[in-house]
Amino acid sequence: MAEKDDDSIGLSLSLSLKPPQNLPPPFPSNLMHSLPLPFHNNQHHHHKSPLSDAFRSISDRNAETRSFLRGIDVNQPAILADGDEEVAAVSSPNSTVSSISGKRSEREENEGERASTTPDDEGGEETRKKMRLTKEQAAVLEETFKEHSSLNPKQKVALAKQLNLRPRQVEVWFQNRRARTKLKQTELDCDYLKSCCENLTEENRRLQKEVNELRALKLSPQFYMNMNPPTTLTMCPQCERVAVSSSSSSAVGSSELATTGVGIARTANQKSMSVNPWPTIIPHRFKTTD
DNA sequence: GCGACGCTTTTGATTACTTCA
DNA sequence: TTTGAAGTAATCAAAAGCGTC
Repeated sequence: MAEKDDDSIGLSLSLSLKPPQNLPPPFPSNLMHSLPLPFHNNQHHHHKSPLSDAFRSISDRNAETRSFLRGIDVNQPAILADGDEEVAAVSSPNSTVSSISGKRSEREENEGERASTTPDDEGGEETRKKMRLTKEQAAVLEETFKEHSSLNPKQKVALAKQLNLRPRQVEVWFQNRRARTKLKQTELDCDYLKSCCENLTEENRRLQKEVNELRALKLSPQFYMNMNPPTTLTMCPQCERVAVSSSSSSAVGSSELATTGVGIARTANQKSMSVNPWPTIIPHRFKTTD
């Protein structure tokens, strides 16, 4: 039953092996991908793929971390049978036993701790005391999470063994981490969209104002005073685009603007929202001479 | 300075439900 | 269609952090 990962599943806790390839862009970039980096290289759940027959690589840093961890008394010294899943009754160094609620132990009994054989433990402490992971444990988990946001059973067991935790604890930690990462990303996305919305609202307000001014100007008699006859400023009543049909583009000041009618309807990928689409048209035409 | 106290935040754990092979 | 193993979402509650007295 207990599959022995004799090649000692080198938990690749190092980030140094592969230089991070797709560094997350500074900002929500992931509105499209929607999840942060770790999720990207995440193959679909159900890790049946042998791809991840445990993390392969052991880097210097990993070794370092490992020896480091060996030195630490991470929780109580759990004696782990090599192949068979451990599950020493784990408790944090500070807090007492992490006990388990009745239902939980029941469940573990039933499912046999999934990967584990010995549901062990805790001897039936009623009060559910929560253990907190040590900094070192948390650090290793974080490192691992950066590489793989979820673990296959082998990895889970190996990591648990390494950290002197129960596989279930590792599993739970990863679940929580995924959930909270996602939540955080959602918040970021939300903020980003909010600011986009504000910008667009502001832009819209400004453009509306400009349209109104143009309308007013168009009706004003002054408007026609210095106008070259061939030049006409027309506005489509439906789309409200302004177009100038003129032989002399200088009359408007921005021929490109006029002939393409890009004044109001601009493309979405235009760089800056705050670019004034009417750079010269009004000041140029209505320069007073007195 | 320091300890008690209350409130808030963080985080390990549980439960219910969904998805997929 | 059923089943079991994986996942997520929501929630609880212990531990830690922090400000105040």
